[in-house]
Amino acid sequence: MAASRARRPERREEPLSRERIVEAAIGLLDESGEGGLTFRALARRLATGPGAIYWHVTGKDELLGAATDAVVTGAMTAATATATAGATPREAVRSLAVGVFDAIDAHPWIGTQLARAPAQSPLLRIFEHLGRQVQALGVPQAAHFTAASALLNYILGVGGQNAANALERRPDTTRAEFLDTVSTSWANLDADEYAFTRSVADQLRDHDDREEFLAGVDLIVAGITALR
Amino acid sequence: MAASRARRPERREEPLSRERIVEAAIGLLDESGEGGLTFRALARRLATGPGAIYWHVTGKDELLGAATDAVVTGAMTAATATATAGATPREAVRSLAVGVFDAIDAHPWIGTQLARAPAQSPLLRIFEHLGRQVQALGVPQAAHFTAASALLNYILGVGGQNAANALERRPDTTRAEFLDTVSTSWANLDADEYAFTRSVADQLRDHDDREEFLAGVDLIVAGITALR
DNA sequence: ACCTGAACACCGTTCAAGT
DNA sequence: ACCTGAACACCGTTCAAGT
Repeated sequence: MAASRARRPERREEPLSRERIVEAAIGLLDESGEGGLTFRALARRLATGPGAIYWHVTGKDELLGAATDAVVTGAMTAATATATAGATPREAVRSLAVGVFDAIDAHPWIGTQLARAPAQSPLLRIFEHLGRQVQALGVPQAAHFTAASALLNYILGVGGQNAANALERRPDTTRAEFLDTVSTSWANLDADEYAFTRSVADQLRDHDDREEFLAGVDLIVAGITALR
Repeated sequence: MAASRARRPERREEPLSRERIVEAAIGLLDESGEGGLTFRALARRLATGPGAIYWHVTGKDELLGAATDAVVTGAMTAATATATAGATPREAVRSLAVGVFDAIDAHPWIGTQLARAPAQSPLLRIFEHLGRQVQALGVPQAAHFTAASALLNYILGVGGQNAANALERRPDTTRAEFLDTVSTSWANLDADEYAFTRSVADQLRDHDDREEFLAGVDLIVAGITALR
C-alpha cells in the first residue's frame, strides 16, 4: 500500500481543472455529506490552496450545481438508453424514474440539491425526457405540462425524503432496520390523532423503498392515462 | 412612530422563552431567508447575547425544526377545519394540499426545510390527514400507503420547487414576470434536445401556479380512484 | 435558574504576491 | 495564465462569570 503510493507518479503534476475540482467535490460529498464539502478540505485533497479553486469556479454554489449536474447527467444517459430501446411509455417512465431514484440513493446530497439548482439544467433534462413519454401516452396537448410536472415533482419529493432519511439514519444501520424502527414508532403513535398512520405502520415494515417508489409512479401514470 | 415606540412598555422586560425565540426566528427567516437566521441576529432582535438562546434551544437545527413545525401546524389546523366540514374526499385533499402550498408561498424557507425535518412531526401530521381522505376514497387497504405517499411526495416536490423559484426570483419581480422569463427561455432551447419542453413553453406563460398545482393533485387523485 | 459576552474553532471568499 | 496562502469578515457553539 505504502509502496504503491510511493511508486505512483506525482499527483500534483496534473494541472488543476474544473473537471478535477468537480470530481474531487463529488468524492467529498459522497464520503461526508454536504457538510464535508469545504474549500479547505477540497484544496487539501487537490494539494493546493483554497484560492486556486476560485480561478476555475466562481464559488460554492456553482460548485454544488456542477457536481449535481455531473451526477444527474451520468444517471440520465444510462436511463434514457433503456427508455428509447423500444419500451412502452410506461416502462420508459419507470426506467427514468428509477434512474433518478438510484442516483439519489448513491449520492444522497443531490436529493437536497435538486430542489435548489439555480440554472436547473439537470432538472430540465429530466423534465424533457418525462415529457416525451407523456406525449407517447397520448394525452391531450393541454395536459402535457401538468402530467410531466406531476411525475417530476413526485420524483423530487421522494428524492428529498430519501436524502433526509439517509442523513437521519445511522451509517451502520441497514435500510431494513431503519424502516423497522420507523414502523414501530408509528405503531406507538396516539390512537386518535394518528389513526391512519398507525393503520399503515405494518405495511411500512416490509416495504421495499424502490418498489414502493415505482408503485407511486404507476399510480401517477394511471392518473395520466385517465386523461385520455 | 417614534413616539409610540417610546411609550411602549420596555420590550426587554419580557423574559426569554422558547416561544419568543421561535417567533423571532420565523420573522428573521421570512424577512431574509435561511441565510438571515443567525444566532447573533436573533440575539440582537431579542436584546440579549447569543449564548442566552442556547439555554432554551439545543442548537440551530432544533430551532429551524421548531420554526417549521410552528408554521405548518398553523397552516394545517386551518386546512383541516375546511376538510372536515362535510366536504368530499377530493375537496378535502385539495384543501389540505392548498394549505401546504400557501404556507410555503408565504414562508418559502419551509419548502426546503420540510425535506429534512429530522423528527418529521409536521410531515407526519400532513401524511395522517391525507391518509384519512385516501381511506374515504375507498381504495383497498393494501394501497393506502402508496396513495397517501404519492400525494405527500408530490406536494413536497412542488414545495421544494416553489421555494427554489422564490429564492431565484428577484424580489422586485412578480410571479407573472418570472414565469414569462422562464417561458421565453424555454422557447429558445435547442429544438432537438428539448423538443417537448419547447412545446409546453407557451402553456407555462399563462399558468397560475396554484391552479397548476391543484391540477396535479387532481391527476393523482384520479390515479388513486382508478385503484378501486 | 437564567443571562451575558468574550473566546474558540471553524467557514467562504478575497487578494497581494509569487511563478 | 495560473497558483499560493495569509487575511478578512463572518459563522455556530461553548463556557466562565455574573445576577
